[in-house]
Amino acid sequence: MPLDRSIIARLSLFEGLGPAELDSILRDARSVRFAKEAAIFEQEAEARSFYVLLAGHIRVVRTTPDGRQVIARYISEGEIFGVAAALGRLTYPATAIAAVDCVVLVWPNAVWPDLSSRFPVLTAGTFKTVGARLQDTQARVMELATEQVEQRVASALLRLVKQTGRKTDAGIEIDFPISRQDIAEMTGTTLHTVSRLLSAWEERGIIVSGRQRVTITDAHRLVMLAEHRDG
Amino acid sequence: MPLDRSIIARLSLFEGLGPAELDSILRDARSVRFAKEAAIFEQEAEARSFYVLLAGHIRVVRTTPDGRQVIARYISEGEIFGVAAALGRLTYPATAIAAVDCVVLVWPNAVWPDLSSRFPVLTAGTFKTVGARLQDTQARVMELATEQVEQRVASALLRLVKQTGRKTDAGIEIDFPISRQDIAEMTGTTLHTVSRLLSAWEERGIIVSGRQRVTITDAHRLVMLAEHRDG
DNA sequence: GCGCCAATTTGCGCCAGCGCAAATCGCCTG
DNA sequence: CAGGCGATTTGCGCTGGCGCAAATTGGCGC
Repeated sequence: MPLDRSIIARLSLFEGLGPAELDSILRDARSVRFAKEAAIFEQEAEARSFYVLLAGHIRVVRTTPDGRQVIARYISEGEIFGVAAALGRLTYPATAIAAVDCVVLVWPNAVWPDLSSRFPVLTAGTFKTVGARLQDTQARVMELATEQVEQRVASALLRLVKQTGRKTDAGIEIDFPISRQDIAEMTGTTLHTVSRLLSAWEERGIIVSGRQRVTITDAHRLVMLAEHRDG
Repeated sequence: MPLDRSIIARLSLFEGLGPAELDSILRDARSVRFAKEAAIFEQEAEARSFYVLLAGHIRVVRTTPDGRQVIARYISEGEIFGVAAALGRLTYPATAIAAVDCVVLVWPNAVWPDLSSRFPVLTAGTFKTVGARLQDTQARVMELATEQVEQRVASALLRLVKQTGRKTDAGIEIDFPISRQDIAEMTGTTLHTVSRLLSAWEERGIIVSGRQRVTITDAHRLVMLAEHRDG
């Protein structure tokens, strides 16, 4: 049963492609479901496929030789990921884990050169995605190098709500389960420090939070915290 | 006076291209010389060109809104850089400064789509470079997030000697002037701490250093320092 | 060869944030 | 609805490394 082109037609990565072209691209793909906390691919494993996330949220984690983990980024719907091979790598540099139940499209790497040359839009879009990632990553280096923990955590939350925020009556909620530990691994600190910060912010009415859940109620003040050292 | 193809024939970026193709690529380029400490392009400036470094070393620096600087990377001979436009950006994300007198090739951005489609090797090579950079940058995030200052400085020195090391009778020397401040801006610390570390290492015979100059005399012990917390 | 200036070194005090440990809390399961 | 477990909170003490400031050094221009 072939995949319906409607599932990718709306994605910016495939913008400007006609129905026949979309079908042609989909012919090489298959759709796969991953349960929450399942690994889509693992760090160091041979890169055999690249992916597009259709539904869900994915956590990309790198582990150091001594077992410490750092969250490289979260992937949202519509994004292409796992493009290691296109970047000239033989293995995945990180592990991708479904933060919630997910649906992804999978292409075997072998079709990349062909797809890439037949659809320059796709190449350009992938360049753009990778470029944006390089940007983000460098911005994080800047943050880690120059900012205090409080600023970094505030920025991380703001980035998350911007990327995946869902309006609720209390404010904007991060749309998937995220623990203090996760936030610590995004910002280079410990879950203890994150917990203390979130508690203090909750006290001041900037956020409300619970188990694996954070809602920003006063984004403006959080921005102040992220930028300055007041709030 | 047209540029001679021999100046780029040896670069891996242009590997596999024939004489006519090299000439064709060079037709759009011009060669420019930059004096030490001159800026090749500036952060936030409109991205009009992309570059290949023919001779010298370039320091890529990002400045925060409040004026703090972080060295994103050093560019070595043969590398393509300033590819902001190919990545879908309108401005340069950082400032590029000649660490020593440099010679670069410059292409106007306008020719990229054409070159890229005519020479897939070039596209792939650029992908590869950008991918490697993304790798490096993420490795730095890991370091900043999980390692102590001593490890980070040791790793930075090792990366520099690997990239640009020049053998001397005392050991391997970093091939361009680099200050304590520069090292601090690469590792997210202060020149004071870097100075203290280098002094201690010199005491222990691991390096010798002077004004804007560092030579590794015992790389093995530096690797130990970078990995562990002994040495 | 002298003087100037930037780069480097080093001492000292302080504090943000980590490590450790213990207590709670919420959810999910049986 | 009790039990169990992982997530979270919070107290406490310690320290790596920063900020400040002053002294010293090495090289370069004149």
